[in-house]
Amino acid sequence: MEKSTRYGQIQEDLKKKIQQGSYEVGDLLPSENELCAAYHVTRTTARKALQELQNEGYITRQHGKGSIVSERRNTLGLLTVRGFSETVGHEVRNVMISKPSIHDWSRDFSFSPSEKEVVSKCIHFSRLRCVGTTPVMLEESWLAADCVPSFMEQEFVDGSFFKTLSKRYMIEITGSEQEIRAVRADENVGILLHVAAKSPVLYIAVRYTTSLPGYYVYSKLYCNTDKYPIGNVYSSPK
Amino acid sequence: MEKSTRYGQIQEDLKKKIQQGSYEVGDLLPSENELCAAYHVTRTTARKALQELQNEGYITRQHGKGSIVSERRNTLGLLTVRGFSETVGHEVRNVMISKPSIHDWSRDFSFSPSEKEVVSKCIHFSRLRCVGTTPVMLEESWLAADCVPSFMEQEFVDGSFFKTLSKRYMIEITGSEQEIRAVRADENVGILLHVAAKSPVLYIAVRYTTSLPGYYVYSKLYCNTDKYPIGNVYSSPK
DNA sequence: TAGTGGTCTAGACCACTGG
DNA sequence: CAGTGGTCTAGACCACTAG
Repeated sequence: MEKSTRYGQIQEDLKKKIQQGSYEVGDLLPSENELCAAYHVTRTTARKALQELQNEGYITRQHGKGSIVSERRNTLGLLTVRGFSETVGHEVRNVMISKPSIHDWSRDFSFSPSEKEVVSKCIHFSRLRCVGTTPVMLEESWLAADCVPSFMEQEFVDGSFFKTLSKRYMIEITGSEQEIRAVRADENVGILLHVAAKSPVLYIAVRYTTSLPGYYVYSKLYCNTDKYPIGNVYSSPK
Repeated sequence: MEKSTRYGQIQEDLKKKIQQGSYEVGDLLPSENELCAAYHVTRTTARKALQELQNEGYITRQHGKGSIVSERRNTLGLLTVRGFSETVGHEVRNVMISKPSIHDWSRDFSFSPSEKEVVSKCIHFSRLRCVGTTPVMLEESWLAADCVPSFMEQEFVDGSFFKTLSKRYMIEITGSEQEIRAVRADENVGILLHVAAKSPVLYIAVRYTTSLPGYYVYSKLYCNTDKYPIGNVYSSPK
């Protein structure tokens, strides 16, 4: 199963070492320059290998630090969900279901808030995303209150939450992790999404990473996939 | 919303033109060299812009041809499902439920077979993927029979379908498109996945593109996400 | 401050596509 | 065949991280 490209060989080498346990979760892989020396390639090639490993979810990379071996969650396969706003070709409307309000972190969630976050209260809000007049997605979001002062006193910038984080608080979304399940709609979700209670809906738990270390945004998405499935067009060089 | 990088600006420029209809579905975007000249950048930079557009699903790229504007399906968001075999940290077993056999293309499917394919019969088989003793995924696959002679007379190479395509027929999987839904398990699926009939399961329709133009592999996946959700760890530079 | 990853230049050779 | 995207070299400057 030798890859025919140099970067492919480096990629497979590193992957094997991760799988065999030569690198533990949290460890740093060799830096780009070290890989250049070890494999006698230029940075472009070493870099490409690391980027592919990142795309496959084996590592995350951090500017100024290095390539960090990722935790492998209890999940099947790998996939990527991008922002709802990246969807094109649809008329999307957002309806605020419950305005931002302060709560405690009472969480039955796939991801645990970090130590930094639990000392703060959290802000919660939920929105309904509609294509035309059809509700397609209910999104609940949580974030720690301490990094976003007077969040609740102001409207969102252009109605966009992410744009608000960026423009008003200089917080950028840098990535995400998610878990997807098929679940039964509870009564509330069913009413909002216009489906019968207990019918199947797609559930996505997301943790967005931000430009602030240790600061995350959490979301739960419930999707009615009858009319609009979650989908993509993607092709990856193998 | 100006991007601070050159490739980001080019990327946004092209995206806007696609969204505004300056390029129709199927059109070719400017080639890498043309972008180099137009924006006074090197190929590395022009290339990066096109690669990001590809990752976002706006275009597909074809060696020797160019960057082709993608059809925007009736889907929400964008996501990527990678091969089941890329999952790590699990003991995966595959059980052949129905061995490869010849059929007509009778299709109630998200993707239509291409003209090349309908003139041929198709091969169908289905497999159950288990983690330990827990069935987690039922996979049905279809492919045109004419490109894989004596497919049914031989066992899979290492038990792997993709490896068989690669080693025996020199056909490589180059990418995929998919649609995800939450549906009710029918009786058969329920029995195989050890869930009650009509309980929610994740349904994924996949079309794999191959190194043979116009030749695809189609799959339907049914996943029991109770114990093992579909998930990932991903971070994209924004 | 030294080392890291992020971006970018200016070339090169190759395999693939289409006319 | 000319043009395309895929890979790769050998440099450069920058912003970020951590000691």
